[in-house]
Amino acid sequence: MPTAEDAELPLTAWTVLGVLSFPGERSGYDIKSWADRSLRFFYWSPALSQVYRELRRLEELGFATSTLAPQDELRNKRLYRITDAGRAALTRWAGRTPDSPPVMKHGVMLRVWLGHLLGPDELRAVLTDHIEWALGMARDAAALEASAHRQLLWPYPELALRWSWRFYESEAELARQLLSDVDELEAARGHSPGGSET
Amino acid sequence: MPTAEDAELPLTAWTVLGVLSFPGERSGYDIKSWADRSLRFFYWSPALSQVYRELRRLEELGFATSTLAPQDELRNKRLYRITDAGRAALTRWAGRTPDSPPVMKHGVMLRVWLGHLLGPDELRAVLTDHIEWALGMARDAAALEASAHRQLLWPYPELALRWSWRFYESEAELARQLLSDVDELEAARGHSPGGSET
DNA sequence: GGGAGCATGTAACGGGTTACATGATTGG
DNA sequence: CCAATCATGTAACCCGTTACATGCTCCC
Repeated sequence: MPTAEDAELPLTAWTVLGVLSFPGERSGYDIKSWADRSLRFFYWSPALSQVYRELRRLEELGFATSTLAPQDELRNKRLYRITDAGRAALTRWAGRTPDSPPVMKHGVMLRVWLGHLLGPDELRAVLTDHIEWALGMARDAAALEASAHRQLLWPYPELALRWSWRFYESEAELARQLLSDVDELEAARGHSPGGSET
Repeated sequence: MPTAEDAELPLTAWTVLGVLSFPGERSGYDIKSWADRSLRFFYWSPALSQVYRELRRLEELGFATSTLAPQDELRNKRLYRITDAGRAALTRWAGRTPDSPPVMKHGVMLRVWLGHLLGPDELRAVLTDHIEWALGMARDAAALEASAHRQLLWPYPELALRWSWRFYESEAELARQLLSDVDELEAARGHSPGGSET
């Protein structure tokens, strides 16, 4: 029997359990859809196979239970729900200040950092693409927040979405500032120092 | 013989090769120190054992060469340097727009999203801790940029550091906004709508 | 008829971590 | 004398992904 009482679990496990903490029963597939729809803005969405694995583990730990819901003769759908022990453990986890900081792997900044290898135009292209992407994410998050708001759904997930669109807008703004830093650098480097306009 | 010509490599491999793209020779230990010092602001710093593994792979691919520098009878130090092929591959990689977006695993936002489990004070504590942390990161990045600037070191890494402190300041600002969103939510929820002060 | 969505699961693999093992040098 | 830093590397393990396997229903 696996150890109960405050196991050390990867963030993904808490994420899956977190989805289950909202009222109702869900299949693994449902959970993955949820994550893809709204969680992905601030948490890397795990692969479906990983979701299934975490669900099995949560059940072993007694943090969730599942029931088999036969829909046809052949098909089975396993529906999970959180247990009291699961909710208690999740609540304790959520109340703890994160032990590890947000994980970042920023491919764009890695490229900027390697700017000495690129021509200024290539670097600018990477940055403008990134701005496009960030603005698209901001729009998606804003649209989702708006629809959540209209439906008066869960208030905290809505706050998280509001944070998300602000985050991606600010990501775009930071990239714009970087772009102008790059321009300045190139200007200072190209012709003798003294030019002040773009 | 491993496949040359534009291998698909994890970001970490390009990161390690990236460190080698700056003039000079370096040991695995050196590379890890570099990453911990400055790269960590925008790229999750890999474990030392992983750095060594990537170095071996880069050498197999012909992207780096190493020489053994005996310092004493017993101790050996392996110094790596980038090859022309490695520089060419890295340059091609850097010029490509990232295929995958920045990876984010934001434990704090996960907790906000689960706000229904927490009392408002616990949630606020998580957020204020996060603000502290972000401001600390901003300070560290700014200090590093200042020292890099004084020494007139590499301009692009300096730009990356400038981006970094702006990023962490903006992370703090976003958390402050969230904090006031939480206050508003609690106010609307606690006593009948109409109260406006804290 | 075919593709998209619903639904679950296994197998193989790779990425990455921690713990372990070893040992020298430098500075408080 | 002890801790920190320099220095390299192995082994065990876990996290997580992709590819594979299967099959239904709904809609175009």
